[in-house]
Amino acid sequence: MTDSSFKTVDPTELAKHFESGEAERRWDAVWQSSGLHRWDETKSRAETFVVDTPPPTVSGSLHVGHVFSYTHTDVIVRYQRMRGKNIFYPMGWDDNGLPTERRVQNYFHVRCEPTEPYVADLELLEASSAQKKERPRLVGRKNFIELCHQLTELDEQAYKNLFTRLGLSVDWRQSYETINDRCRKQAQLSFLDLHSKGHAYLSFAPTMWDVDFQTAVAQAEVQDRPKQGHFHHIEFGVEGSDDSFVIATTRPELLPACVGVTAHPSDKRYQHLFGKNAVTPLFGVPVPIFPSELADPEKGSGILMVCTFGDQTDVLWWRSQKLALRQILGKAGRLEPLTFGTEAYPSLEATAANAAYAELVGKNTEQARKAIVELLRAPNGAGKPPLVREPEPVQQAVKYFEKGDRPLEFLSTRQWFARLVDKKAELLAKGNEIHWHPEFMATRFRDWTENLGIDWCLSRQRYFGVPIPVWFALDERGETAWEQPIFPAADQLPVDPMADTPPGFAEAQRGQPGGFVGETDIFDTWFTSSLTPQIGSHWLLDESRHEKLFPADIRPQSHEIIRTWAFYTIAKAMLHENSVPWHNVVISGWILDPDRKKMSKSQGNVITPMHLFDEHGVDAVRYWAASARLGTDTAFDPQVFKIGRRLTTKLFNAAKFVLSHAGQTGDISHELDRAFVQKLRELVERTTKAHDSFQFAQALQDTESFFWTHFTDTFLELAKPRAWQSADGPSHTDAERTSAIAALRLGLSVLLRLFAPVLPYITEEIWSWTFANETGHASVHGAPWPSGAELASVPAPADADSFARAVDVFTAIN
RNA sequence: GGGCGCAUAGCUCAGUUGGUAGAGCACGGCCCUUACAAGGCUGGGGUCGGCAGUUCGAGCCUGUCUGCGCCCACCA
Repeated sequence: MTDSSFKTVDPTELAKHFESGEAERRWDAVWQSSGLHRWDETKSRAETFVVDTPPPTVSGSLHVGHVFSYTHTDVIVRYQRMRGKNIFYPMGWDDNGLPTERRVQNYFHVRCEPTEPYVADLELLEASSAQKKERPRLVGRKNFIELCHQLTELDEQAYKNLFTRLGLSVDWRQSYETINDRCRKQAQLSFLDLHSKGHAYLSFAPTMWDVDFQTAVAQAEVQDRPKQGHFHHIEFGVEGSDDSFVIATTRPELLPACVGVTAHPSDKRYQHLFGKNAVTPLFGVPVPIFPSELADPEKGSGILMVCTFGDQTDVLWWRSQKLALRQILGKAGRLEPLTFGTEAYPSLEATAANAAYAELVGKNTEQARKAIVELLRAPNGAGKPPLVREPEPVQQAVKYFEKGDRPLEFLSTRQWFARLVDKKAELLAKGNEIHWHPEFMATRFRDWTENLGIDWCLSRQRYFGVPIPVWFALDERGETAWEQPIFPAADQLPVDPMADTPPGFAEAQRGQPGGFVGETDIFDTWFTSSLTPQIGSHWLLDESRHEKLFPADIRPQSHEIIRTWAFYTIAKAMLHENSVPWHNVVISGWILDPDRKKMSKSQGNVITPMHLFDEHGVDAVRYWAASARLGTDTAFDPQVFKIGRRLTTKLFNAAKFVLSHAGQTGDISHELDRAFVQKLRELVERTTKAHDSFQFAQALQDTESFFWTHFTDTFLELAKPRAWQSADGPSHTDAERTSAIAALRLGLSVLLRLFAPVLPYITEEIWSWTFANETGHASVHGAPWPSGAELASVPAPADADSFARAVDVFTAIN
């Protein structure tokens, strides 16, 4: 290092304290205009670090949990940028889901109805409460999407402001909304690709159905909830004999839907019944009795009725035994009208059966259950009630749609599926190619994939979302030819089959014999979300860009959506290109409130972050977030903000001190200074290693501890007398002085850069005082990450322990 | 019913390949020492959830139990 004069800062010119709010706004503006965060599309994939940013749901406001996890990503990104990587860090807005749909409905008091024609200049304002008493206005899908854009634009701006203030080094030019034309086009292209490869198929089959939302749901959206149910012991007859037996069921209202009876093949109590027909009470319907390994002799009475459909096992039995289909529940979850004594509903006593059913028809399952229990209490022909004893309480786990309030039903409906169950081994192999952080999170993916039982149901009977791009031909009688889907050309996308005309047809042929009908269903929102890496890379739209951005380097996300978002994204990348979507998954934990409950909007315990920024400063809040290891749930603790705040203050003061002394610097020749640099080099090596494995919390802790213990509390005090050369102190040579000043500056420069990913504002502020000019790197965030090589130019100390020894002496004196 | 994770000072958490328990906050004491009182120095405080095992030696490895959290499971 050659002698040179450095610009210095006069401490009297600096503010007494670091004004974080003012500095944050100032640097935000600088960063945006400088283009520091921009992806350079001319650079190769190898030079680039690609982030598959989670697009937040746009439906109100962000909370402190977002701040937490998005900070993690930004810390990783800022480190990679300093390592010289070309960063691709986009932001998406997820405005394609149920939350947005609900919000638009309420705000404008509208409902989406795909059959409604498009109104070119529809203008709607926020609905008044008076309007809300009227029926909602029906608007077409295209209008609904426009309203969605209109409403979410405000939210998106607010989100962007918050994320900018948080210091996320996002390239805002790479923003997208999941409902925009390009994303809808890509989702539809994805479907066409899946279909052409044989992965997507149409099926008329029992599917999990939510009776309130009136849509099919996928396995991944289903959760079990404990529920207090009752075992109802009901006596069945046996056709052609006086024999009888008692089944136990929690769903007596499905008795009219009974299509069979089963017990375990080795169950001696019931073996004599196999092959005979049971006769249902009340309805007198003969149904086959068959053995099944799936029946548990220990459960209930060991023999049970099979209904279409009480649960997933019923579906299995119905398929394997080729039983009749008696689907008494309608899509709204109410018992449909039907007549006993017909081919579909045979009965030995049709009159009585119809009389009993008249008590149930039109009721929902809860109501029907009560009603049928009353019917079952009445004595039958033999003078005793079919309900042999009072219902017994039983704890059961019942399947619910995760957003639903009533149990799911299995209904046979027409749905689109993606074939996944036959690809478990390949999916597991892809999961193993990906590095999960923390590693144990891979288990979640493996368990889910291994236990996958149903293909991915892609279709939803909702109105708002990305339409499935299919039409069907109508034959001469006007019947839909389901086996003849008509697909749009790729350049026609995005299409809405309810509004757009298929190739080779005229709009006038819609619904006409010999014409066509449009698919009414839309995609599962995960169908679009599972394409975020491809949305970022413009897959199928710009192949050279795709090659530079796919697969991504990291997918940041939370653990509860491994089975959905991570799983589907892995599945899509595999089905489309036999690739992994990214090389690393980084899982942030949850923020827990002081009661250690997960902070979430639905719990109503969220804390909005903006006032935290004002109160503690953004760097302090980021410090709190970055202190948590990946995958670890973290308590919301304002105490930690204070510690972060103190760190920024200390940095400010220490820097003011180091940089405020004018003078020459020279070679770092003094033994103590060399010993300090040696310690610094070890720190750099450790923190670099930590960051390379996404252990930013460890790097931060290490740096922070070094900063307080070795830098401010000791080295700075030890170097001070030499650097200062006060009039009444001991005299030092120039070499001793310049060595001290050089070492102090080097230490500050290195520590600033080590802190920069976590504390972008204070480090940038200090960097700008002199280092920006000195180094030619205008921003600390564009400066190179400190390396061993950089510090190796300073010779090692003669005695490896001299720093520790000096510290001992220093401490003893004080 | 299965799987995963967590359990260390009053609080929030570190603890890398097994080698005499750590930090910050809080608490007590002493300092307004010329970067910093939004500081500095210093002190007290822990059978590392229980039990058993491997080992010369266990917070760390093995087994088991308890508590909490999460994920999953064919709901009769």
